[in-house]
Amino acid sequence: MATQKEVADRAGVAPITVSRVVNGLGTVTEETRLRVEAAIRELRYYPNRQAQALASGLLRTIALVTPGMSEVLLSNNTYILQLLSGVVSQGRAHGLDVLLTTDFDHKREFDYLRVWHQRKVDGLVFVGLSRFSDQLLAEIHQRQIPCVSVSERSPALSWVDTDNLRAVQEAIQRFLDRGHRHFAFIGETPEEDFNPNFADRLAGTQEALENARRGGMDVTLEILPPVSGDPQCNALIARKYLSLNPRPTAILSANDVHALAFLRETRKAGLRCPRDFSIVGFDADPEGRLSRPTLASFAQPLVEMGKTAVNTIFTALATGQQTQMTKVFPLQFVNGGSLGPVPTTAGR
Amino acid sequence: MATQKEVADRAGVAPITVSRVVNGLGTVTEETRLRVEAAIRELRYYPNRQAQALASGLLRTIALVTPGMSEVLLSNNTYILQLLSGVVSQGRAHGLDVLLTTDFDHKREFDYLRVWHQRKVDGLVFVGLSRFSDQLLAEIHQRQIPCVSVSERSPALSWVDTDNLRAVQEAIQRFLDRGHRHFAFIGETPEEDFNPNFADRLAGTQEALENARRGGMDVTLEILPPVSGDPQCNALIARKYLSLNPRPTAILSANDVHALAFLRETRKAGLRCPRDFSIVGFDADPEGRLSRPTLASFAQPLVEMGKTAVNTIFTALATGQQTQMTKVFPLQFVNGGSLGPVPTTAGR
DNA sequence: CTGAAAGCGCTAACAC
DNA sequence: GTGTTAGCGCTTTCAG
Repeated sequence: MATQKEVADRAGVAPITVSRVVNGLGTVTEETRLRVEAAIRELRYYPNRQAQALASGLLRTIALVTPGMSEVLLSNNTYILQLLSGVVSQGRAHGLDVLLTTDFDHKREFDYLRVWHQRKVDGLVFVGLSRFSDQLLAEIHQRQIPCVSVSERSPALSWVDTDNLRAVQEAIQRFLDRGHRHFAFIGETPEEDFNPNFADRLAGTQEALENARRGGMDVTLEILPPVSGDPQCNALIARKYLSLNPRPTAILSANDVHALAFLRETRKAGLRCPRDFSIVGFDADPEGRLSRPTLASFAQPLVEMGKTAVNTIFTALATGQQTQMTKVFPLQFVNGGSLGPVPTTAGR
Repeated sequence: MATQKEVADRAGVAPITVSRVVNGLGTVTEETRLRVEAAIRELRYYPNRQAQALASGLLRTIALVTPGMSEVLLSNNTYILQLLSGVVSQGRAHGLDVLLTTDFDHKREFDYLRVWHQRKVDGLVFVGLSRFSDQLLAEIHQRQIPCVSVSERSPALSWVDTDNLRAVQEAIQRFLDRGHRHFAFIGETPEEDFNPNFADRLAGTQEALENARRGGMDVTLEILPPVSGDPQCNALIARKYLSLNPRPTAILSANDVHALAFLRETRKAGLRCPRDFSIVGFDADPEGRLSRPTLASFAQPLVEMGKTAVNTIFTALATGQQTQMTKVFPLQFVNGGSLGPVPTTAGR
């Protein structure tokens, strides 16, 4: 491992001159620069980032921190992968490497700031962190820790989020335009399992329908629990749906996985989509493009969100200024065969 | 940010004593240890890993290095996610953090060892690196860089891989038992796009059928290109398959994605599985569990492989000894409705 | 434009 | 059992 000093000796200069060449700072004669660069090449010298970091305070690494992601969840989660993709790619663009931190130990409280405290990273991107404790916020603020939250709008932090409310409004409008009046929402309620995206989508649904009601429409809304991995429960969902009166013909699912599961289970019960009901999901899961019918959904610009988060951290690092950045990304409607007109025999 | 010295002052000891308590090395009186631990808690002291690393040589970070993963690929790749899951979880178990390095810049050669050279990590897990250049191997060997290759069996490195050959043999046997004699393999040939897994699976198929032939069986094998994202090409695949004589009834797909695409395309052409043909894939993609028919496949123990890779690196780090570790993991057959008896009207 | 000295926070080796 | 000294490889500050 060649060191700065070895390069300096070979080039016949002082270590600090090598540092200047490497970092492009200060002033160096064209001639000495070339000599140093030659020595760097010959010795295959890489600056030692640890030493650099210790002296300068900047490590050029950021962390993607996602708590509560068990092994299983992580295994089948294109959400985190897409986000990661954006974070890693934009990180490289700025010369930042990405450390991935997840919480596999649910026994004790997850230490969201650990890698920062240990000086392993310069900044943090939080994902899937549903609520920031006051203590956490206080520490972030006090120590001026550069970080961005994804999906959770904390008034005290920089964040990126999607416009779930507007997307839900759009979905409801499309349903209403097609004659649907009886709605169902599939997803855990915030009380059961708090997920900021789900919560926004449910709240938006309730609000949009309330508006429709005020506009004189006779609409209804039922909340259905999501289909789980348990086959026994699944059969119950279809039965529960069939028992509703009036039976919802417009179904909004908190995500595509739930929607696809619902399609499967109701098909077993003899129902057909969109003949008997219409359904729209969220996340534009690639699976939904392959299902029959294809699943109408909303795509999240996760890669872009990851990039924006990294840019914010990079700027904070480069300028030393911490300014709050907040950005709401629109969700993009993806049409599919699962969205059709209200059945003429509605409520049969 | 509390430093070791501050903790030492508060506890009324020398910095090195704090170091001893933190690392559990050397000998410290119960009493002083308690005093130091109290000071650590009060000051919320975290050891600075950079400084630790600079002094001791160990950073407690490893990298998962995957070249040639474009943004798009990374976005929909449960393979890398499962592996990552195992690597991160086992890393945490050993107190190691994981840095994710991928190559987004195809213009210049990817520097697989960069993060090691920069002293950002202690060891490396290579994934999807199809061939190790002699230069790379020489450098790894010369500098004693702790690393493990996933899926690529390099004679000079530690590696973990799956037993593709045996899995293919098993699949062929299952086909033969059900009366199938005419085979097709779906996948890029090694010349088109080298992928060690695909290459092994194709080679194994050819070998197993050669054996069957020597045993007096009249078997045939065709190689079909995989269905791509392009709808036009896709239609061609079905036509190409239909034109084969004898038409293969036993299809082995290099992976499940290709298999599911083939199912879709042939269905459009009026073919039904397993009425008209049987198919077995690889990877046990969750999608295959939801398709109709469900897709018979082979599951890879990716999480386990990731953990084994980490264990190997950890051992090398802990002992300072580099011994070659090689481990072949069995693939687990996952049955599905897509594997049935040979059609009675075979070759109609 | 270049260099010398000091120090980032920690641990190795050796004393006491 | 505990402390002292030196140094990991780099950058900062200040001289020249």
